[in-house]
Amino acid sequence: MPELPEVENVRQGLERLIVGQKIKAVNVLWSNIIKDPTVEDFKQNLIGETFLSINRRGKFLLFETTDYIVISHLRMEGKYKLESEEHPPTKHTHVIFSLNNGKELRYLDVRKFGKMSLVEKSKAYEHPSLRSLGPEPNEELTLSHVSAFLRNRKRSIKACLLDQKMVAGIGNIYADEILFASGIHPERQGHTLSSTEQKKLKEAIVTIMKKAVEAGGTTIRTYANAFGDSGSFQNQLMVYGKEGEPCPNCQTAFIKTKVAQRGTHYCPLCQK
DNA sequence: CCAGCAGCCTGTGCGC
DNA sequence: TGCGCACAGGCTGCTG
Repeated sequence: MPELPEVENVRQGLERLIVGQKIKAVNVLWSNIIKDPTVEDFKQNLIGETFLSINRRGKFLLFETTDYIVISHLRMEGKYKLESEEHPPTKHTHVIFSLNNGKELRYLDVRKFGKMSLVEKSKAYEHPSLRSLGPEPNEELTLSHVSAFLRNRKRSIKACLLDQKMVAGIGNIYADEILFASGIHPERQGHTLSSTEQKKLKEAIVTIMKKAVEAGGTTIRTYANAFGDSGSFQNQLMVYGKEGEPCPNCQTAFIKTKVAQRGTHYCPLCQK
């Protein structure tokens, strides 16, 4: 589920559910989820800490506790659920934070791709995961940043959009939607965009990401009752997953190919 | 520095 | 029904 709009949706839910709760115990059932420090330090340092706020940077969730920040990335299929401690965890549950109120904040991840790091509060933004992230796709994103990034950039514009250094939070679905809205072919080399196209692209990034957040994100494969999996932006998708369907502008069938090693949907006529 | 690709994992859907 | 393969909303680390 996780591109920025989905992560933001999860963040809002978690904020309501766990802020103010104290951590009684931490259980790690799949240690590769914990990137740093060691699993033992991760657990020990968090016991006794209280969740103060839940923030987000790009696709990363930032759980602020009394002294630390848990940096959490859901990757492809990570999810958080708040469940009662009596409710037995499934085989896809990998990290469990037991809370004072008898509930457990559980991290589930079928593919086990997700990662968590624990850092001291003052050092959070120096962490390698966050250090080189580009601007958020809102007013922070300026045209001069976009054009500086694209300058001399030989890779495809699709690869550029997926690069979190250009803009933080765009993933495969929104990259395709943004390029369709901008009328730009996904295989165009970054440096070939005219200033008009750069402007169009920047506007599309900001509007589409904003709309997707407002819609609560996109739910594609419907995993049963996954926490925060309630978005409706899938109803507003124009190209993603629409291969073979007619483009609403020109009636040409949408094409699906592979660009930057990712499934890529576009209109061969409208996107130049 | 950049681009391409394997690796990390499991599940699903398709063709045979 | 079973098998093998391709594919899936992401990132990191290695190679040339």
